[in-house]
Amino acid sequence: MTVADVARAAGVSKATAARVLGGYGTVSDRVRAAVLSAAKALDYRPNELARSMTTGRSGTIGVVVGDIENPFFSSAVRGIADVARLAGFNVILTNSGEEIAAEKAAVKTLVAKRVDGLIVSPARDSDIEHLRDIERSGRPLVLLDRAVESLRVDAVTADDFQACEAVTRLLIDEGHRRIVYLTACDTPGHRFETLDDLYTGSVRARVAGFLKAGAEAGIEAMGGFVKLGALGAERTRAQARDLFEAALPPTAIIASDSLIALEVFRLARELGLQLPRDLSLVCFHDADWTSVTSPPVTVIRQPVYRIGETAARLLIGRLKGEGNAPAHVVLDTTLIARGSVGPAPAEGRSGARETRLRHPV
Amino acid sequence: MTVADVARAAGVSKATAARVLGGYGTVSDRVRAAVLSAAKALDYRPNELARSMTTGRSGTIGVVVGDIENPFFSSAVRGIADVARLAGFNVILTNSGEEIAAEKAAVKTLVAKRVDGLIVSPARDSDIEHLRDIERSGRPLVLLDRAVESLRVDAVTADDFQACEAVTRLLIDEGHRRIVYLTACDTPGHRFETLDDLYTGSVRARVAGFLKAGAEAGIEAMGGFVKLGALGAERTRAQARDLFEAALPPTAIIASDSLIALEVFRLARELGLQLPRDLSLVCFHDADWTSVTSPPVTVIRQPVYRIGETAARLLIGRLKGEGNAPAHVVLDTTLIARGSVGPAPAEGRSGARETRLRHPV
DNA sequence: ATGAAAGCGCTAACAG
DNA sequence: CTGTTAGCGCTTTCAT
Repeated sequence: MTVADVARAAGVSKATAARVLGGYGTVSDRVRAAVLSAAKALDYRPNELARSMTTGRSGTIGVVVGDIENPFFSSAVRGIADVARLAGFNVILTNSGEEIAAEKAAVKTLVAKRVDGLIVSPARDSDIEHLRDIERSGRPLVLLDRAVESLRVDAVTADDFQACEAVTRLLIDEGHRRIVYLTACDTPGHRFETLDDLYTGSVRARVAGFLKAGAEAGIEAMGGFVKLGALGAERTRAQARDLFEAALPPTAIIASDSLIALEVFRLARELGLQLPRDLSLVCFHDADWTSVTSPPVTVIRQPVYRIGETAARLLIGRLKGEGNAPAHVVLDTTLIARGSVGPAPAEGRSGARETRLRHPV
Repeated sequence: MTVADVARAAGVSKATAARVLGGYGTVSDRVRAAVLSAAKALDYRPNELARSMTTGRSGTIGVVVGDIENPFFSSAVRGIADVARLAGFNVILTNSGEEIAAEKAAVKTLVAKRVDGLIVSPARDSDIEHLRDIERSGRPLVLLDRAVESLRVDAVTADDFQACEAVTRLLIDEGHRRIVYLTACDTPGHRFETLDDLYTGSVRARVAGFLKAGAEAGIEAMGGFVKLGALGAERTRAQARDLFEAALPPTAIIASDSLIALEVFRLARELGLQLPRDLSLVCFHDADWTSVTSPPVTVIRQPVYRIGETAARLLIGRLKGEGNAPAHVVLDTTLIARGSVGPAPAEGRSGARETRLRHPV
């Protein structure tokens, strides 16, 4: 059933029927009623595709996240979805799996589908031609959780630098000297050399804070404690195992997300390590489970739902024609001290530690 | 840049350019090369909207889930998204928040956007006219996790009846007599009367199993132990508190999802209840955190990623023209015994229990 | 306030 | 193999 059918049934022109059905222009009440009842009788359903074709607007925003299964993104997406719905927009969600090729493909089809704007958490900020393409296509883009300095677009992130600097300092104050920052981010050589190797903005900011706190405390070679490649449970577990089995294992670990923290927690327990006696653990993202473990896990709470909300609001603002300069919104984090952080174990107990490691419970 | 522009630049007709750009029909290699290079030079980008308009296919499947933030759905959505991507489909994801009005609106816009097919987890199977509308629109529909008997469409669920019957029996065998099934599902009167009051298929199946196991063990008034309305952390907590503070508190709780189990676990701990000594807990869905608590939580593992995968596969099969009769695929569950289930406490210790409750740690 | 006609960018016959 | 011609269903001037 098309506008033409309804028009015919109502005895008016196609244009008039379209005005009623599309809710634009002006129509007399009598005609409106006639068209509406004809539409109902014929079970008319508008074709948004045709509408979008002519108007150029689709009422849809495209979202590309790294991993829908990561509660961090679930929560952010929920924030986006809620704001979008209230503003009358739909959301096309795509998952890049943190793979740049998938991200590029997703952006391409989203633009081809003529979404009105995009929200993307870029998998790597070294490879952003496809993001520039979005700009070129004239659509607004908002970066989610990961800023890319070389892109003049809106971005919403947490204050990663400050958060990580503060938590690192906290650990240092507790006497820790071997503090590991463990992230899914990776480099070609699988080891951390310089900040520029880190290809996601959030992690780079955090590691910068991590290094700064270390430097200020006079800890040498802090960079050697940045561990990479903890992507997926398997690899995270392998990384954690390497850490625990090292000659000088870390006394504290900062997990870059809750999935990593979960694996670290799990393995630590399997190996019989007691938190926080043998190991202090801090987790970026206040995932729900972190409050029910024993001990509960100290976390850096990021306002992740609000990050999503804000990104969506910014995007929709632009869609409605707000022409402000691109803004990088930085939201504050909160350190929630729970119990997985304690003083560093005295050196010399490492012998006993070794024993425990060899006879896991 | 449109096909016409490219055609002009390449010195061919619009149709020929379209054939190259759209990848259909036959073109000579020489012409193809010319068109392609013209397209590249002009930075041509196809308009999927226009394409969909004429072909009637959008290459998109619409998904409506109850709550993206629920790890159950995140995982299922991931399964859907992965299969869809491999088959060259996009996914428009919408969140109903378990509200029927939002679900209806979502379905309407999805159909208006001419998605090729839909995957829906219906919020309530008493209200399904909008789902019938999908059928009427000629698009295939697959039900996710919640079957609706009166709808002749594909559905993919776990074997909820069997799973819940088995776990209830297990608890009964452990000596439990006051076993609560706690769900987000609700009725107008907020109390369970009959199976027909339960408006989601999965919960109804589970409660049926629950009742059957109870009846077989000769437990009276098993229906009185079905507790409703645990939707969201707040209300779940309130429900759990009521349960714990009752004159005869349950000795075992079956949580209908991991969000509910989390709140129950949290509150039980706050009240100083020891699992499984004072309370046995079983959770539907093997959420990641259930394995790291103390004790870890016994769960019914549903193959949730596969539920999503299977739903997507079924849908795409229909899209490719497979015309089998509608199938209800039922996937097996696994009981993962972890440690939160133990023998029922001996009656008479309830006095001590009361004391503990009044002086929570 | 209403109608006629053009056109969005593409695909799909149909010729040649 | 290539070009011509019609639309898809809607919105949008421009008249009336």
